[in-house]
Amino acid sequence: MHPTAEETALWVALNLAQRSIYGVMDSTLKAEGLPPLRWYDVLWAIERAKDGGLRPFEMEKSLLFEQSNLSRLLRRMIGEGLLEESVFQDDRRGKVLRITAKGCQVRKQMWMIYGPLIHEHMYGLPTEYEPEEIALALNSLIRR
Amino acid sequence: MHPTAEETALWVALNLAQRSIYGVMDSTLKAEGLPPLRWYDVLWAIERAKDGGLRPFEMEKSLLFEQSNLSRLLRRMIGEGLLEESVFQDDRRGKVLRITAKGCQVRKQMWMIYGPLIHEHMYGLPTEYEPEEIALALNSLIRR
DNA sequence: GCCAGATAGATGCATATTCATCTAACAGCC
DNA sequence: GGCTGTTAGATGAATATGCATCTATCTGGC
Repeated sequence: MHPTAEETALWVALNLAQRSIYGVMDSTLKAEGLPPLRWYDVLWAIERAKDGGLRPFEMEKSLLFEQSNLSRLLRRMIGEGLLEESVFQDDRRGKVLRITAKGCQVRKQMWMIYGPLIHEHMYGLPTEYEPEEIALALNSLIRR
Repeated sequence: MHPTAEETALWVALNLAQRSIYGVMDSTLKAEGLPPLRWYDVLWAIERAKDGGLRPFEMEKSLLFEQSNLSRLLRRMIGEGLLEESVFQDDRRGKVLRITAKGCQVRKQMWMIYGPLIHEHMYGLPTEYEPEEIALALNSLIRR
């Protein structure tokens, strides 16, 4: 069944909003000499996992990474000294990732830029909408 | 100024929704042996422009393409016989793009898949929200 | 134990993307 | 006309991505 004009407009708006804002944020970070936005997702996911560490395949799902893509990104990040990996002893195919002190520091530096950018781009909704509601609405679209 | 939890949640939801839905759509098209989603944007923009044609730099802005990226994408699409280009006579640096019969046909084939996917993914909002409102809210975020 | 899947992650190769730079054409000024 | 700066688009080289395939390990059935 074909979409209504309103559904199509929503899809177009969703794409334009995400793409344009993401683009601005990513280039601002780059201009500050910091790593791309996607690195932040990884650092933050692993930092929140604390000492338990995090396994690549878990991140793959929650952050929507292509497997091979994540595999290589992690290698780069380990190479930069932001992460460290160890063998997961209960299943020796697996790896466990932990963030290093340098990784924490870089994440904080990124947040100094990234945080304000989120506020800047997310605050100006028309007064009749709460960010929370729009987030709920968007999340309701994720599932099928 | 740092973001509130709600602003951050909105930004995360915006990314997850766009990325996950886009991913599903793009791979469905591929599975049907059709070109990627981004080709649709180009075909549709040019088809709507009719005989007047469209210039690359105009598309660059409205569809948020990287200049070099669009340049090469257009070359591929011309190579596939979906578009044709001619020199823009009023400014001979420029090009004018027009869609071919084959291009129209491919766009229609893509729409047979793409249209229903938009409906499928955009219809199930909680009843208190209209797609139109959410689109307005998202569009209001685009500007800064 | 042994075999047939399944799963975690790595990798080769083709393709796409980015960045910086280049060329050609234009526009304004003297 | 000649010069300077700007803009449209192309391109080389480095990097990233996607896809298919590979290896190693695990799991379950027998």
